[in-house]
Amino acid sequence: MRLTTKGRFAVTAMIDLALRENTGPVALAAISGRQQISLSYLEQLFGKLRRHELVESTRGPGGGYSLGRKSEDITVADIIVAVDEPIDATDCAGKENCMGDDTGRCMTHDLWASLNTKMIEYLNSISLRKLVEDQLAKGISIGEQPIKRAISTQPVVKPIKITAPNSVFAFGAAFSK
Amino acid sequence: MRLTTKGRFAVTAMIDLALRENTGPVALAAISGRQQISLSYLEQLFGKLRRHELVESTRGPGGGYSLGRKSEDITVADIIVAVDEPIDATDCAGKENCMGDDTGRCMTHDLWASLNTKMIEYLNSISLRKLVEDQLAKGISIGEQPIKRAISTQPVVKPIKITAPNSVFAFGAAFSK
DNA sequence: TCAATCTCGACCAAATCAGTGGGTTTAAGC
DNA sequence: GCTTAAACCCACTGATTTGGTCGAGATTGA
Repeated sequence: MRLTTKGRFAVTAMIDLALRENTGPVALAAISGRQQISLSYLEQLFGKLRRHELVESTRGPGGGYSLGRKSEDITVADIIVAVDEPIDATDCAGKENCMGDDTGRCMTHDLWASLNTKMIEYLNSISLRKLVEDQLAKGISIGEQPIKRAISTQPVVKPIKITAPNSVFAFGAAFSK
Repeated sequence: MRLTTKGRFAVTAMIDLALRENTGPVALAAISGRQQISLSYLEQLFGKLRRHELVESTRGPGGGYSLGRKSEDITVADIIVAVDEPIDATDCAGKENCMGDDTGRCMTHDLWASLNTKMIEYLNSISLRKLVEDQLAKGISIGEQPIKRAISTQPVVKPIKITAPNSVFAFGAAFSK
C-alpha cells in the first residue's frame, strides 16, 4: 500500500468518471482535459483499473469508460491498490534473520502489518459513491445542459504550466511544523 | 503526505527506539541490526527526525538516540511527515486553469484535500505509545529476560531471499485481487 | 589517547513517476 | 467502404525518489 500522486490521479479520475457516466461512456480525452492529467498517463492508469475490473471500456467512436460496478461497491483502497500493483508479498516473508539478536522475532512484520491493515480498513471504508456525493454537495457543475460542446475538448489555451505538482500529496501548512 | 517504505522504516525504527530507550540512548547500529535497516539509511532518517525534534542525540561512546518527547506525544503522522518532507504546498495552489472547461472548478484540489485531511487525522490519532503497547501486548521480548515462548512461532526457514522488499508497503494476499 | 558514536556530504544503482510517441485495433456513422 | 473516434499496446525518456555506500570529521566516555 503506497500512497502517492499516482493513486491520487486515479482516484480523481474515477470520481470524474463516476460523476458523468450516467450519460454513457466517458472518454479519457475528456477526463484529461478536465483534470489536467496527460492522456497517455490516464491510459496507463485505466489499463490497470480495467484489469482490476473497476472500469469497463467501450471502443470505437462514442466509446469510453464506465464503472465496472456500482460506485458504492468501489472503495478508495480498491483504486489505489489497482494502480499501485504491489508486485508481490515481499513484505517480510523470508526475513528469517529478523529473529536474531534480542528481539523476540519479526517485529517489523507484525507491527507494520497491523498499522497497514488499519490504513486499508480506513481507505476501504470510503466508497467512490461517497466521494461523488461530497463533490456534488460542494456544488460541482457537471455540465450536461449547455453542451454538446461542439467539438470543444478544446481546453483552449492552457497557458501556464506551473512546473508540475510532482510528488505532492502535499498539504503544506497543515503539517509544516 | 506520502506513504512509502521510507515512512515505514522510520516508524519501525521509532518503535524499536521507544521500546528500549528506558535504559539509556539507543545506538543506530543496534536498531540497524535488529530491524535489518542499513545503518547509513538510518542515519539519514534520524537526521530528519532529530531536526524535527522527534528524537535527541547523544554523541560519543554509550551514546545514541532517545525520544525527543513522550511517546504519547509523538504520532505516526509526525514521523512520516518528518522523513517525507513535503517540500512545499505545490498541491493545487495556483492551478487557476483547472476551472476551464465544464467543470465547476478545481475539483481535484477540494476532493483530495479532504481525503488527505482525513488520512492525516487518522495517522495523527495513533501515538507511538500505542504502537509500543501493541507490540508489548504481542509478547515482544525486548531482551532483558531470556524469553518466554522459547522461539516458538518458528516461521523458520524461508531461506529464499526474494529480491528485496523494495517498494512494498505490500500486504500481499489481502488485496491481491 | 582510543574507540564508540553521531554528523555531514558526496556519490551511486535501481526503481518509480509522469509523460511522449507511435502504432494497432475496434466500431459508429456517413 | 471510408473515415474517424476512441480504446489498446508498447517502447522509451527525463526527473525524482529509494535505499544504500563511502569517507571524513566532530564529540565524548573511558
